[in-house]
Amino acid sequence: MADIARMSGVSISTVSRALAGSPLIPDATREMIAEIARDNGYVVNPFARGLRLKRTQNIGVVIPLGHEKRQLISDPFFLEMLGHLADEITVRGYEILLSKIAAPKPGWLENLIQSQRTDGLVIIGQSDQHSALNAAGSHYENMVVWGAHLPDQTYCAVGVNNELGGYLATKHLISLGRRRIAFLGDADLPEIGQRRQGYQRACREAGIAYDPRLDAPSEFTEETAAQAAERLMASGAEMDAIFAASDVIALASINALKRHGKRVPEDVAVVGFDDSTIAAHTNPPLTTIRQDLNKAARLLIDLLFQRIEGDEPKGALMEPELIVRKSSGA
Amino acid sequence: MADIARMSGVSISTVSRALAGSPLIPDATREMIAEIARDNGYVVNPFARGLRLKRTQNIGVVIPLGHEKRQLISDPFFLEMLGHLADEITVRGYEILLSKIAAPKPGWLENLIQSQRTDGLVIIGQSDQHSALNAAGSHYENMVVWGAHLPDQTYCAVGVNNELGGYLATKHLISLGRRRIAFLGDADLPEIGQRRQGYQRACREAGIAYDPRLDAPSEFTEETAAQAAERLMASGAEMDAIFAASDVIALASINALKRHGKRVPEDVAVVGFDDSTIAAHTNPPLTTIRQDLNKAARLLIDLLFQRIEGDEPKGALMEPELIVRKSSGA
DNA sequence: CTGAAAGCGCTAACAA
DNA sequence: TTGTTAGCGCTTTCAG
Repeated sequence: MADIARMSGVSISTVSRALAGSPLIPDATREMIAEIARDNGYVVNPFARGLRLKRTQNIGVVIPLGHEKRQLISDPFFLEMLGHLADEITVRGYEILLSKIAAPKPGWLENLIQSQRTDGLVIIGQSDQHSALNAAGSHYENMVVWGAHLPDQTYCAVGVNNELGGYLATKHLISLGRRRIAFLGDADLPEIGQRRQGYQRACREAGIAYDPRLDAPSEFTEETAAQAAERLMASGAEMDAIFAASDVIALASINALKRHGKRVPEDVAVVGFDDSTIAAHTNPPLTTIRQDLNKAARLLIDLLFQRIEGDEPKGALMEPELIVRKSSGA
Repeated sequence: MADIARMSGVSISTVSRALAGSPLIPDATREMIAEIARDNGYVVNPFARGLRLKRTQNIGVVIPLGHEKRQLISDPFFLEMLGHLADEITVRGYEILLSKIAAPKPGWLENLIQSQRTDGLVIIGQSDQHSALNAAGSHYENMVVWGAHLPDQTYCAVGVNNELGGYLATKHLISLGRRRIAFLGDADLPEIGQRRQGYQRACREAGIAYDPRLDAPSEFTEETAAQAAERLMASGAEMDAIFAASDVIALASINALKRHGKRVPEDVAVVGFDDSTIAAHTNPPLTTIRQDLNKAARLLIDLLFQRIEGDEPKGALMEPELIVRKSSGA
C-alpha cells in the first residue's frame, strides 16, 4: 500500500480510504488510485486488514462427524448443502472457511470460535455435539446450525420438521397396506431420533405394535448401512417395508434386499429421506422426503447475517414434502 | 497473549515461544503456559500470526465455473473430489478456503494470488481458464491443477489420461459390436477434448467414419445434458451407442433415451466417465471410466506441499480404468 | 479533503 | 533461558 501511495503521490491514509470507498475521497482521486492499484496487481492484505478491523470477511462452514466411524464426507446431502451455502456466502462478498471436524475433541468448537478466524459459523448437522453447540450458543451469537429443534436450545437452529417427515413417510407406507415397517437409522442423532418418533407415531395411530427387531440402528455410509440392512434381514424378522433415515441408507437397503432375492417394491417397499439428486435415478426410483436445501441455505445465511449485525432471530422450521416414486409401490 | 503472559508471570515472548513449541522453552514451563492458555480458552490469533509470518496456514481450493451457464456446483465429481481434498489438507494442519469462481473475470486468479489469503492453491478443473492458469503458473509456484496435460503448460497439472480413457470406453463399445457411437460433451474443455480424441482414435482404428451428427456438445448439468441428448435424437442420426463425457451426462442421456422408447443397453449402449458414486446405482448400472479421486487428491496435495517447500515437481498422469456394468450391454 | 501517527496481536532479532 | 523491542500492513483518530 505504501508503494501505491508513493506512485499516486498521496499518503497511505488516502490510499486506504480510496480503496475502502470512503466518501471523504473525491471520485477522481479514488479512480486514479484504484487504477494504479489495479495496474500493479495490488490487493489489500486481508490479514493486516483483519487484524486492524477485527473482521475477517470469512464465514466458517463446519461439518462435525462425531457420529461417523469412517470420518469421510460421503453423504451427498453435505455436498449439496455445501454447494448452496457457497453460493449464498459468495454473493455476500465473504469467503468460505471449510472445516471438517473428524473426531470432535472437547473444546473444538470453543477453539474455533476463539481463534477468530471467521465472522460467523454455519454448522451442518448437530452430529452428536448438541451439548458443545449449546454451551457455545449461550455466549457466542454468530452461529447457525442446520439440524433439529431441541428443548432448551441456546443456539439458532434451522431444520426441516423431522418428526413430520418421518410421519409422512410411514403413513404413506401404511396407506399402501404395509404393516411390518422397519426403521433404519441412527436414532442417537437428534434429527434421526425425531424422524423415528414420527415413524412411531404413524405406527401407533395405525394400531401397529412396536417390534424392536424392526428398529435397526445404521450409520450414514453405504457400507455401514448395507451391513445394518443385512443384520436386519438376518434377524429373521418379517417385514414388508423400510423407512430409511437417508437416501443413501435407502439405496444400500435396496441393494441388500435385491441380493437376498427380495423385490422392491413388491416384497419390500422402501422410502428414504433427503431427496438428494440420486433419488430420482436409483432402480427403482426412490420415494423420499424432500428437504429443500436451496431454501435451507438461504435461510441459514440470512439468519447468520442478521445475527452478525446484532439481531438475535430465532431459528426456523421448514416443511418436509413427500415425493412419491416407484420404490414405495404407490 | 499479554493476559496469558501476566497470568503465567512470564513475558509475552515466552508465551509466544511456548505456544509455538520452541525448543528454547523447558518442558515444565511450556506445560504450565499451555495449561493456562487452555483454561482461559486462549488461542493464538491467526491474523496477527499470519501478518507477522507471512504464512496463512490456509490452502485455497478453487472451483472455476467458466464453462457452466448455471454456475452451480452440481456435478458429484466436484463434491467427491472436495471431500478427499478436505481430508488431505486437514491432516496437514491447514485450513481450507473454498472459492467458487462463478463467472471468471479477467484477473481473478492474480487477485486471488495477490491477496495472500492462502499459502497454496488447488484448482479443480481447468474450465475454460487455461490461459489464466498458464499466465499465473509462470510466476506463482504454489499451485496445482486438476485437469488435462497440455503442451507448453507452465503450471503443475494432475489428471487422468483422458485420451486413453476415451479410447478405452469407445473400444469397449466397438468390441461389443457397436458402430454408430455418439459423443456427448463439451470438447472446448481440455479434459473433454482429450476424451473425444480417444473416442475418435478408437473409431478410426476400427474403420468407422466420422459422422459430425454424432458429435454432440453438452454441458455438465443434468438439464443441459438432457437437452443435448434430445437434440441428438431429434437430429435423426441413427446410433447404437453413446460415450458421455461424464456420468451425469450419461445418466441424463439414459433418461432421454428411455423417454423416446429406446432400451438401454439393447437399443443404445451407454458409457460414462468418472465412476462417481451414482454410477453403480443407476438403472441400468453404468459402465464408466474410473478416476481414482482418493489417489488424485493425495497426489495433488503432496505435490502442492512439495512446491510450498520450494521444490518444483512436475505434474502427474493417472491411469483410467474401464468399469464394466450393465449399461454397455457387455 | 489529506496526512501523521498510534496500535491491532504476534514473532524474532538482539540483548541480557 | 528469558525479556525488550521493532515492525508485519492496515485503519482511523486527531490535527491540519
